[in-house]
Amino acid sequence: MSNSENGITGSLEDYLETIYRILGRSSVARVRDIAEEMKVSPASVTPAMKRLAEKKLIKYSKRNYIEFTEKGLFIARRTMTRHNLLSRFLTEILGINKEQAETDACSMEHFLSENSMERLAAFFEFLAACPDLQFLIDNGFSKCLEGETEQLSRCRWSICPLMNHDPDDNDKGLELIRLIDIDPGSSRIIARINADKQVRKQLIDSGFIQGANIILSRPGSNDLPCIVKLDGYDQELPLEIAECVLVHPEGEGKHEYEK
Amino acid sequence: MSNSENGITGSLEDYLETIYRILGRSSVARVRDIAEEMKVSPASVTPAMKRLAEKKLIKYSKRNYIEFTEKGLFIARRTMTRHNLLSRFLTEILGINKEQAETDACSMEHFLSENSMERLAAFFEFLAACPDLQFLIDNGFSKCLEGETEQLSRCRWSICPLMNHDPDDNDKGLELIRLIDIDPGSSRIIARINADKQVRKQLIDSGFIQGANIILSRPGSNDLPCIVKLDGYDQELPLEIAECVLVHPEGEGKHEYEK
DNA sequence: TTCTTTTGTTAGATTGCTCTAACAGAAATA
DNA sequence: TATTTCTGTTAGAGCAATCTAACAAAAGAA
Repeated sequence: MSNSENGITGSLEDYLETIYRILGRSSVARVRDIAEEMKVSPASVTPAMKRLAEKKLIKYSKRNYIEFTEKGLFIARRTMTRHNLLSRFLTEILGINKEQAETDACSMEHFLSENSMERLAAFFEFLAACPDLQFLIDNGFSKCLEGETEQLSRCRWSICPLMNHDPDDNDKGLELIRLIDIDPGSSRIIARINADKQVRKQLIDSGFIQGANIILSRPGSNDLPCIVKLDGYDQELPLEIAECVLVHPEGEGKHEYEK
Repeated sequence: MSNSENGITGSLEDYLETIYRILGRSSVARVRDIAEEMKVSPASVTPAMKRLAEKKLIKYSKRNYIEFTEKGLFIARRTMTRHNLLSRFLTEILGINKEQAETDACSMEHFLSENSMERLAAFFEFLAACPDLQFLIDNGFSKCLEGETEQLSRCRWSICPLMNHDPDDNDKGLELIRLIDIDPGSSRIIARINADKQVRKQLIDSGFIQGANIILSRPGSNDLPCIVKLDGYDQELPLEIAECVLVHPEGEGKHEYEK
C-alpha cells in the first residue's frame, strides 16, 4: 500500500519518523530503541532497516548505528510535519484530547497529500493572523463542544456583538519579526513563511509551520548557513531562506504546541 | 493493519463502502461492478467478499448477489460519512480541488476516530450556524490562498470592519425547521442534529451531517418509521429520532456538497 | 579470561491483500 | 441445440509486514 508521493509505504515512513524522533533526543538510533518506540519486536526492525537502506533512505550495515541519507532525512521531517499539522488540527481546532489526536494523526499522516499539507499549514498561519477566527473557535466552537450550545439554538449566531476587542487595536506594536533578526539563543514562535511557492514548500516540508518553536542557534552569514533548533531538532538553513521565516514578537503567539 | 474501531481492515472497509455506493445507484452489487469501481481485478474481490461474509458484514454465497447485514450496513454508512466529512473539510475549508480531496479522504477515512469524526461534524454545524466564521473562511482564508496575501502583511487582521452584514440581521426569518415538518418530497439541507450524545452519534454515523441533502420520502408515524433519502441513499428512521434532525429553511444552507 | 547480559540477526511461519492464468457456470446468440 | 460471451471462482504466486524462537555478536562483570 504505497503512499502516493514517495513510493514508500506507511510503515517505512513510520520507521523514518521514529528514527528522526530518537535522533532528536539521543545521539544514536539503535534497533532496540526503534522497536521500543514503535512497539514492535526487534526482529521486525532489522528487515525494515534493510528495506530502507535498499531504497537509499538510510545508511545501514549490520549491527551498526543508523544514519539518514539526505532523502531519508527529508521524508522523515516531512512526515513529522504532517503529523504535527494533523495533530494540531485535531487538538487546537476540533478540541480532541492529545492522545486520541496523536493516534489519529499517526495513521492519517501517511495519506495527507502535499497540497493538503501546504493548505493546512496556511490555515494555521491565517488563524494566527486573524484574531477573530481564533476568537470564534476558542469562544464559539469550543464552548459549543463543552455543551454550552445555547449559542446554536438560534439559526444563526454572530460573534460581532461579542467581540471584546477594538478593531483598531489590531495593529498596535504587533509587527512580525524576521527570524534572522532575533537574538541568538532566544526562543520564538513561528508566525508565517513569507516566500515564493517553492521556498515556502521547502520550509513547510522541513517543519517550519506556524506555532512551531524556533531558536536561532547560530545566525549565519552569506557563506555560512544559519543553525536553528526547530521543535528541539537542529537544522541548517541558508541565510536567504531563513530570511523568509517570520516569528511572533516576544511573548506573542501563545498557540504553541508541545512537540 | 486493523483499524482501531471495528477490528476490520481499511481494505475491507473500502469494499463495504464501494458496495454501498453501488447499491445507491443500482439495485444489485456484482463482483464485476465492485472490481471496476475499486480498480482491482475481479479475482481480488471474491476472497474479499469471503472475508466480509466470515465477519458477518455481508450475506454472500457463490455466484450470488451481495447483501449487507445490519452491522455491515452500519460500517459502510459510517465509513462513507467519514469520507464525506474529510473530503468536505479539504474542499470547503482548505480549498483543495475535488479529486485531490477525494484521494486524500479515501485513505484517511479509515483512521479518523469516532471522536474526531463527531467533532468534525460539529465543526460543520458550527460553521453553518456562524456566518462570521463562514465569512472569514470564504473571504479571508480563501483570498489568502488565491495569492491576495496583502491581508496577511500586517501581523493581525480583523474582519470586523469588513463585515458586510448587520449583526441584528442574523435572526430574521432564519429559524431552523424540523425534518419531520417539511413537505414530503421536497429537498433540504441538514443544518444540525439536536439530540443527546448517543442519538447524535447514531445519526452522525449514519451520515446525517450538516450540509447533507435530505428528502423526506415518507413522513412516518408512531409505529411506522420515516423513510428519507440522504444524499441519494434510502434510509429508515424512527419518528422520535427523525425529530432531532433540523434542516435549513428552503433555499438556505447553500454549502451543500456533491455526493 | 570466562561468564552473563544486552543487543541484533536469522529462519520460518502467518496474515492480508493483490495479481495472472486457467477454469466453470450462466446467459445470450446463432 | 450448440456456440459464444460474459461473469465469477480457484489455484498459485508474490509482497509487505509482523511475530516467535533460536542463535550470534558485543559489552560488561566477575
